[in-house]
Amino acid sequence: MSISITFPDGAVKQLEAPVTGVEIADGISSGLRRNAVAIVVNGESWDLTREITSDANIDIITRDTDAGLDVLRHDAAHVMAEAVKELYPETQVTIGPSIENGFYYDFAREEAFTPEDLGKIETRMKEIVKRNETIEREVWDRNEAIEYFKGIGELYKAEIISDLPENETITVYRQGEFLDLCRGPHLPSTGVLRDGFKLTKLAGAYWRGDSNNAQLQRIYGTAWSDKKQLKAYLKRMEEAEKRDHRKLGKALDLFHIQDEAPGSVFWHPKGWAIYQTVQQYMGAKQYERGYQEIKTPQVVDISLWEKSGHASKFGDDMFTLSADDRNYAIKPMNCPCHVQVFNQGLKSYRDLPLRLAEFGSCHRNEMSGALHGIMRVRSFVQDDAHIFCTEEQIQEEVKEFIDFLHEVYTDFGFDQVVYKLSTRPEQRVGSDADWDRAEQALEQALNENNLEWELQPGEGAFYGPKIEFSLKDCIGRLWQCGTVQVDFSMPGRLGAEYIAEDGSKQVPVMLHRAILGSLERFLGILIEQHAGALPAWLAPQQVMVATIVTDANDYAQEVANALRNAGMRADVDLRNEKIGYKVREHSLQKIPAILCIGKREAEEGAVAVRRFGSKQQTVMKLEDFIEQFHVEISEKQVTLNNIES
RNA sequence: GCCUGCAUAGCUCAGUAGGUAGAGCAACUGACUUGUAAUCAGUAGGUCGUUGGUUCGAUUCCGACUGCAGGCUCCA
Repeated sequence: MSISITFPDGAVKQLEAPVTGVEIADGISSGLRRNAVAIVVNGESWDLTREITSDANIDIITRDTDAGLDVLRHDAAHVMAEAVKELYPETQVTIGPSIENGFYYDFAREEAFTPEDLGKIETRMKEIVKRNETIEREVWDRNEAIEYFKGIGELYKAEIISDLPENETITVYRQGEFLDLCRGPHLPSTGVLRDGFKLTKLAGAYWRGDSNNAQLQRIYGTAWSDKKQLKAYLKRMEEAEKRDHRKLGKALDLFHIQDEAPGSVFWHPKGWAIYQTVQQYMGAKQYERGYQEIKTPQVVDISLWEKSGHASKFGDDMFTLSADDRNYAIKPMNCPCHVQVFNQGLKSYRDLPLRLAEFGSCHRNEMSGALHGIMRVRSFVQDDAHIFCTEEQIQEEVKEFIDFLHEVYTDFGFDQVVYKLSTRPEQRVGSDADWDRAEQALEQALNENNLEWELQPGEGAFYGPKIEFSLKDCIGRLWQCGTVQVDFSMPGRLGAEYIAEDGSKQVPVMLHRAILGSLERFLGILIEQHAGALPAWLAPQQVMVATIVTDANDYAQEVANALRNAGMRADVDLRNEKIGYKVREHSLQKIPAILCIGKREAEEGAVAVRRFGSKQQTVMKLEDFIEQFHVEISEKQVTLNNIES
């Protein structure tokens, strides 16, 4: 019987049924056959070897596409599981998906895998690839599958099958002696995986992501279409790790963290200079946008946290202390304090929206395992603000806020932001009608700003929905920085009210919002984004004046003074060292501009300018440099092309 | 908090199959007055994270603790 196969370009071919993806690919070119890993049949991903028996729209997936890599990575996970079962038969397999850049598989085994085991497993994986075992798809009866996996001691697999919806087709993939429950698609044989993979790390992971469950051993790997791609990836990671804010923080003498204060930062002069520049910038921007800055107490009686609901929900993560028979908590957040400020005096609807901002120092006793450099700490400062408004004002305020956030991120050189909308969780306060309106307001604000966003159902806070704005660190991990959250709960709990137009008392809506999130985290990301070479406006040392001979000392000092009088952060290096030595040192410190001063410059009132990232120097009048550099600073010019990563 | 790993000089790291440790850079001293990514010579610097145990002897082996790293969970 002949069937019509429609290709992505619309071309139609009549083929004898049944026909497989392999045969179709082969019919087009041998190259396509070599690079094919799966086939999309009527929108569904299929194995290349699965028989197509009726008319179909098809699209062949090749190994170098995202979809193709996904298949390869998923297969790599299966090959790893096969290798582990061969080497350590007592191990139970659970799940093994493909992920960004690679794959993992979670195993249950009494004995812990060692880093040396990874090498053994990888070697065995290569053998399995070499064996080129055929991978076959089999459709099983549900109960038969459960019994089979129970029978071979794979209790986790049996549990997965039991939990699958009744109508789901149970497919099992067989490669050599190894069988695994899987939806597919998979490669025709293990040989197609080739050698572009590597096992990277061992980790613990809870069964089904629940910390009450057993902890499994997860092995991570990375997989690519070929060895060359793999090497390129490993090289990229190696380069990226050089920008790690913890390394740069030490190398550039910005901050340190020590045992006695885990999760708290000791800021050094240069790091603090950046910190203050950022904070002052934010303060000025907030003022422009109608925020009023306040400051609230650090240590507050526990009763306020009980009223706000934080003590019962987050009590374990709060630092508490007692004095004079009273119990206090070091504030873990600023919101309840801001409500106290709102509550002073009688508020009118005419006062709304009221925007109260604070660079609020907060302390949270985060779990030790959660700490990470200066990105996740126990002591941090939020660029926090709370907007007290009416429900009708929510959408406009949120829209306005998103615009504000973009302006700030652009100034700092960030153009890639990940947006997530988190909606109502199971446990929540407020009526469904309230939630409907709030979620809609956030969604519309996102859409009106033409943003691509991701929905996180059930991830909202108990008091209201929120939008999260995340930035990426140097190795691609996402860190939430900005946020805007609607709160139906706290104003009421803490007695916030305003007099409405009709004279009645009303409870305002409260929007929690932050753009940087925490100054600490934001600086960490900022350092990584620029690989430590901050744009001139943010650089802790903007200009270094370096002398070539001691005869030029007086003039060099004059130059430095002139720069400082022009509001620039300038230092002078009069040390008795060769200019090459000084240039090297200050270049390693990534100072944006080095001004070299020798006899010639001193005589001519000039400076020899060497910009970071350039090997050339330009001699110009001091006034000209000051004018030019001033423009660069005031315009917050970002020169990402200067990064040597 | 959980799993795995790590902790040696200011920094980056080597080392000891158990006999109290070494390099480069930095620091200090001296010489060199220098033209754009390391001038030369010398000096000094460590209870080998803390704490128990095994041992004649522990930085090395074992345990506990603390911290860090990568994950997991959490993130008001």
